[in-house]
Amino acid sequence: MTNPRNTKAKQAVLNEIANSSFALSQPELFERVKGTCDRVTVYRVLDRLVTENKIHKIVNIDGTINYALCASCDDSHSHAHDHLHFSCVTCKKIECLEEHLIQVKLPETYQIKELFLTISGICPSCQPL
Amino acid sequence: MTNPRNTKAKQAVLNEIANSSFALSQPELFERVKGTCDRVTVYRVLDRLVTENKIHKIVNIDGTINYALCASCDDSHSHAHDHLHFSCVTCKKIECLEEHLIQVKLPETYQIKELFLTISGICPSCQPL
DNA sequence: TTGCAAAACGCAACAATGTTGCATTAAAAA
DNA sequence: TTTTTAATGCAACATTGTTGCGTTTTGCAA
Ligand SMILES: [Mn+2]
Ligand SMILES: [Mn+2]
Ligand SMILES: [Zn+2]
Ligand SMILES: [Zn+2]
Repeated sequence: MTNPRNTKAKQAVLNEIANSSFALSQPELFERVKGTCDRVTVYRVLDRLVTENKIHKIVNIDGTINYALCASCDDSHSHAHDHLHFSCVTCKKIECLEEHLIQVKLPETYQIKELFLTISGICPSCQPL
Repeated sequence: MTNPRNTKAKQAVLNEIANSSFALSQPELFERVKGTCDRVTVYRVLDRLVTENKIHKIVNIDGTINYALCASCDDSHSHAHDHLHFSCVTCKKIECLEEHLIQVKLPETYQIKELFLTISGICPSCQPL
């Protein structure tokens, strides 16, 4: 990969991710950009955006992969994903809680690379009165 | 569902999970019990074992679902999964670290149900000397 | 031990999600 | 504008998971 190009498909997908308050899956994204590009292109665009540190993957508690903007890692020098995710059992939406960091201690025999913490529960919007 | 039955397929699958030091996926389990039962049966057995609190699901960082014994929740009265999982980037194995619990604080507007924490990195067995 | 109800199974068919190869198109540099 | 090649479309395939239905097997009771 030399110079990444700014294509219509890439713009459309990134735009949907940027304007969403929660993380979106490939099927959801394809539905939203339908007509703009092919199904396969969405997969390839997502891979590229992840490589370029524009977005990051979030695996939900059921195994579905969702994508969200990299908010705190626009500056390409520090790219850490030690924040927390919240997955609502009611509306099924998953969101980044960037302000909540995680700290874990393990024995020296483990070499830690990345943390994935997702909390399932009921989000503020879905709270019963 | 009234009385669960103890079938050959169920025994075989549970046996593989019990004797493994790391969590296994449906494809891995089917490979190991091949000849004993059908592919679909493995799915159904796994669902039943989860319902019966014999095993629990672990979603790996790539979205694949793995299954491990419920060690600390044999006693059916308390069934909490607030422990931590370690996923090795080298050998791809995922294991439960039952002794490491997680504590998180969130605003009152969030109602927490369950925690899913997976750490990716290099496990003790895969450490370069 | 035998008979019975239904839990569990096998198999085929289908659905969803993700991947690959290759000819064609289009972005951006020259 | 021309040229290079990154990116796309499309078809074909692979993997993972689901559903329906007729058949088998388990556990219980007679
Ligand atoms: Mn995030
Ligand atoms: Mn576990
Ligand atoms: Zn919600
Ligand atoms: Zn390892």
